[in-house]
Amino acid sequence: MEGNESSPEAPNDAALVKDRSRDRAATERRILDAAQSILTEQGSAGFGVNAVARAAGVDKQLIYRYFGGLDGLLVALGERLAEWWQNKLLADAPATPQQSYGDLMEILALRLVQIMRSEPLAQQCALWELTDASSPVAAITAARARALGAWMARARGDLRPPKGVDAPAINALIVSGISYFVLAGRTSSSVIGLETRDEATWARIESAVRALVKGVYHAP
Amino acid sequence: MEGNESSPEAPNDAALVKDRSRDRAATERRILDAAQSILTEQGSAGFGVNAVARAAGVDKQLIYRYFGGLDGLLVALGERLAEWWQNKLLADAPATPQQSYGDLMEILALRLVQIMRSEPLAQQCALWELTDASSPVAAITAARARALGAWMARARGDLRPPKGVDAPAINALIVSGISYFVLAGRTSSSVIGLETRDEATWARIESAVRALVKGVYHAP
DNA sequence: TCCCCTTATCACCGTGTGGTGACATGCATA
DNA sequence: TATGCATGTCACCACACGGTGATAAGGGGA
Repeated sequence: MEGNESSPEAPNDAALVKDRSRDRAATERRILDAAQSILTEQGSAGFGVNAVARAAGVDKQLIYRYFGGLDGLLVALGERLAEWWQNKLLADAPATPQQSYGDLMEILALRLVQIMRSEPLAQQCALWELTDASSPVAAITAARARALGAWMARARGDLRPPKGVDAPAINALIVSGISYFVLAGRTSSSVIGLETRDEATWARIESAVRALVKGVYHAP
Repeated sequence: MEGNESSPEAPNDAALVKDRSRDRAATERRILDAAQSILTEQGSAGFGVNAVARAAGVDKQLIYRYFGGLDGLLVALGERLAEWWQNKLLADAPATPQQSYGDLMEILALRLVQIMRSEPLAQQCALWELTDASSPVAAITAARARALGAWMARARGDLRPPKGVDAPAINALIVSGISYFVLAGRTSSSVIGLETRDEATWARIESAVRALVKGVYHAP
């Protein structure tokens, strides 16, 4: 899987390669990389000290020394993921300011569909929010929520939803709907009667998102 | 937790109580009960041969003998859960036929909110759909999907959605949104900025569901 | 009565896990 | 050069898991 070692030394003699790099910062980075990679590829199940250490090519003792165990590693990973979300969301600027709140929400919702579909890490974060309530994980989901909120707030500018419309609740439901549908599509090929493998289904979903947003925000 | 034993024998002498009841059907029922109970209370994590056997007060060997291992147990549990969904959904008759497709979907959606909120087992089934792709679990989620579809179909009668509206996709998104929000509320007290512990939030969610349904189905 | 089949229990194996203590080794400083 | 500390490595523990083979105990039919 990993294949290339960090340095091209020839360990033919075996048992002679030790103290790999003696660079704590680099080692911590390797551990975090491995943790993120495992989370991305295998999800929260299979996430453990042994697995991370193995993937990082590092003794698990270092995880305890440098992060204070799994919980500490999760906290550190949380900060890293918060940053990741920032880059994913804020960087993706809404650019052209929209005409109305409804137009904007339509664009953001469709953008969210794209992100959720294309980013396994985003999917895993959403899943974690549902499955795990432990505080380190909670910190991660909180970071995600903050990034998401900042993204929407920044895009919104001074646009305001129509009077009498509970935008936060409605947006929460729309975001939830997109998240669930994407997540369900990962495992089952058929979700509530729709074929998630079929690209046409996703076109229908995008249209449905548009219809929902238009329906609530472009009310007569 | 369970408290009452199946028979009120007094095991004061210990090590003398053996061959508890010698009733295969009852034992199988106890195992299935325990499996369902564990699933309900602890979720798919912690679901294993040892845990089920322990909860059932039965040797795990019997799980292998009677169900052929965990997979077989899951299959049997799937049939039981399918039946459970039938009772939950079909029994809850929509009773009074509705005026329009939109009215009906509004009622069904709100009903789904109630069911999802009040039934831990329903929550776990939805979660399983997201986390596990193994075939026995897939069978369970398929059973759920079938029950849900039958429920909607039966309630629908001969009502039809307005022309030009992709009802399946829209309904899938709404069901997804409700599911995700309820699931997220189980673990985090704050979901996308809404306080799930606060009953007022749920009133807002119900209003939002109504607004969404009305928006798409009661188009001008 | 004896026998056999079903039901239930126990003891055990290999493996993986989270977690810890003791040891080796390199680098910088005194 | 010699000491101390940070970094990396190894061996080990207790435990829980999934899974299996052998063995006891009741019950019904001959």
